[in-house]
Amino acid sequence: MFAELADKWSMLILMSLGELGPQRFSELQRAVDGVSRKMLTQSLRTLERNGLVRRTVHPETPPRVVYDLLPLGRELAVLVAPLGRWAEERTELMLAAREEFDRAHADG
Amino acid sequence: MFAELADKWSMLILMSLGELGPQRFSELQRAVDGVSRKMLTQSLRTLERNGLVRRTVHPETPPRVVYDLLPLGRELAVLVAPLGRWAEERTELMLAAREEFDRAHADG
DNA sequence: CCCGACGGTCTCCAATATAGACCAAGTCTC
DNA sequence: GAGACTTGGTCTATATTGGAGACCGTCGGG
Repeated sequence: MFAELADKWSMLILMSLGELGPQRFSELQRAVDGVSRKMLTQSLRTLERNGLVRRTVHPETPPRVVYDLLPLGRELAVLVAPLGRWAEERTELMLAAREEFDRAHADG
Repeated sequence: MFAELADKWSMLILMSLGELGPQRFSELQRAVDGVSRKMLTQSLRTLERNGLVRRTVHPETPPRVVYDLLPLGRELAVLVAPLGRWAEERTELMLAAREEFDRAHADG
């Protein structure tokens, strides 16, 4: 189950919905850096299907579609958030490790 | 940075190293269900390069290569572990949500 | 009358993942 | 001493996935 859930875009979407609250499709696209419409749609469908996210259509023109977290999604968002914070905090250390690794493996 | 780290196999590897302790290549391959040698190698290299995991070669025959967590990797493993537990605990709920979703979207 | 916004879908092509063959060097079996 | 087997990979060929960009209908603005 974990293996089916653990994809980059889904986690970034959960993080965005957790931090910024309910958002519409185009807001998510702006919030989740680098996501294509295709992957955003696909990931949202999967999250919706698994009961993590709710999709609400407001039939106006132009259409307005809002996504927000269901209880299950909020639980996961709460667990995922620390990963995002950790990655941000430890970026420097990891970049330093990379440089060292690359230097060590440059030739021999 | 998070987006570069957040791949399925890396997280599963961290979870395995966190739970079961240091392991050799073939043990990890057995522990991480479904991983190919190629992806295991690649993910381990990335984890090593980022300073999360240490690779130790014992030059015997057949060769013995052991992977274990560095402090940085342990930090992340501690954060990732709850995700695995959550996914396990919530599997039933998610499967139920799926059935409902599929039923609702079967025709209209 | 043409353009843009919205929330997608569709198609085509590039990138990535998987399966499976292959490798060297030593040990075990026959 | 000829094979077979082991380990930790790499390489290649094929399948799957992801991204770029076109397209859609409906409405408002210029």
